[in-house]
Amino acid sequence: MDTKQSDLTREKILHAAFGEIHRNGFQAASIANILADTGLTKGALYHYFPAKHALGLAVIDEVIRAGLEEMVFSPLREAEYPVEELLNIMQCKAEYADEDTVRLGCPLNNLMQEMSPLDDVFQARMTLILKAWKTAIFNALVIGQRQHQIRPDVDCEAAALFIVSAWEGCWGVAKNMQSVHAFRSCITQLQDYVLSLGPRPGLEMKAS
Amino acid sequence: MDTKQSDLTREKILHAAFGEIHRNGFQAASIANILADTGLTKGALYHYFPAKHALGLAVIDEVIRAGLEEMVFSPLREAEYPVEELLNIMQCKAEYADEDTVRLGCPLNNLMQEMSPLDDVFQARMTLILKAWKTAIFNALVIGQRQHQIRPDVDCEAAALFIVSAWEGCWGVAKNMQSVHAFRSCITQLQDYVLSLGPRPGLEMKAS
DNA sequence: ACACATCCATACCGGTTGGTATGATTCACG
DNA sequence: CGTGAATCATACCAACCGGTATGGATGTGT
Repeated sequence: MDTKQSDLTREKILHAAFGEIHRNGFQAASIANILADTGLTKGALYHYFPAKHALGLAVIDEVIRAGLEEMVFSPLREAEYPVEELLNIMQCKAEYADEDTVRLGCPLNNLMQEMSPLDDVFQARMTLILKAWKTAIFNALVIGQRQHQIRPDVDCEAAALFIVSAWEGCWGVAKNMQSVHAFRSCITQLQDYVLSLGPRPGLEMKAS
Repeated sequence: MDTKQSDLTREKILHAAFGEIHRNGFQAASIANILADTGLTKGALYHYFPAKHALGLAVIDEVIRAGLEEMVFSPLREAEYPVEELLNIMQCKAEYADEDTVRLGCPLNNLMQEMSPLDDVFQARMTLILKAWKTAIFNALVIGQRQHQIRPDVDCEAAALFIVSAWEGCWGVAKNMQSVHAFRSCITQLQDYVLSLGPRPGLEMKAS
């Protein structure tokens, strides 16, 4: 009960910090706003986090990374036909995206663009996530090759990195244009790109 | 001589502001730093720009937009074979990119990710650039269709937007990974995507 | 040569920022 | 029951921010 209570307030701070950072970016994220959202005060926050910097890192690791792990990496790892799962994940994101989602953009992408040239620790931490992402897609593509859904001559390494890039890019332009339509259009094109890695144009994908 | 001198200091402020914003983002861009770079003082800056906000807009219009116009839009508009020109522009950017270029990322993309959800005027101004960009590529693709370099069934509207998205996405991940190699790899994949819009896989592109 | 506008430097201001020092309250444990 | 550690609130601070008011210097038109 004791540790539960303390962990709960820590989580509350973490969650509010994530929201503030998602809305305003890390540098513009106001400690005061985070505390106002939680109803707590500075004493609480600086009890759990030594500085704003550490709070940011905790958000990256325990919110962003964890969320991505659950929503993308894990499903890709455990899927029987991971290429289809990849397309499926894109489809889900495209369908469930609403005005606010698009307006705020991808939390990881936002932080990367803002912080990577300014702070090496942030940069390293986020690059780790990026590489995990790329690896997850890479594995999916390689398995896809074994299942004859991806052509053998495809450079899965480069393709995986490009898919991550394009994925973040789709978020980026949709965010600026504030258009869910643009987002879905872009995701569809990205799906088409993945399909273009398959054998002879326009055939279905079912397994061996 | 008079107007020349005043315009010169205005340009100097504009250039320094662009640099500061490119490095730190708009919100974190310090007026003091901009002035330190130019050797001027606040009196000068606030003589030419009523507020930081207006300075930011001027940077977007007179530096970013103008630069893009000269380096991308105009060449695409005037090229005889615009699809090849598009591939060529990508190639140039990939080859000339160095550590610093990649580290700081695309100025427009940086600003979009930071400011579009925070300021409607910024957002509108940048969306205009984005649409001009998309239109430039769209026209290139349509002409490419007429020249049998792009398949007739390709949705040029969607493809153009996707190319812009992926382009910015390549900048984004390369920026975070701080890797010119990753950037070039992504651009190559993007070029392959454009080529995949052409007739029957892997054939050359020369005209009719 | 006088008046006036342009151009820019200096000094200053209110507000916000992240961070800290201190103290009150509560809880775990002997 | 009491003692020390964990948990959080309050008050405060120096630094920095964008912005303004004022004034001096320079040139320009008449």
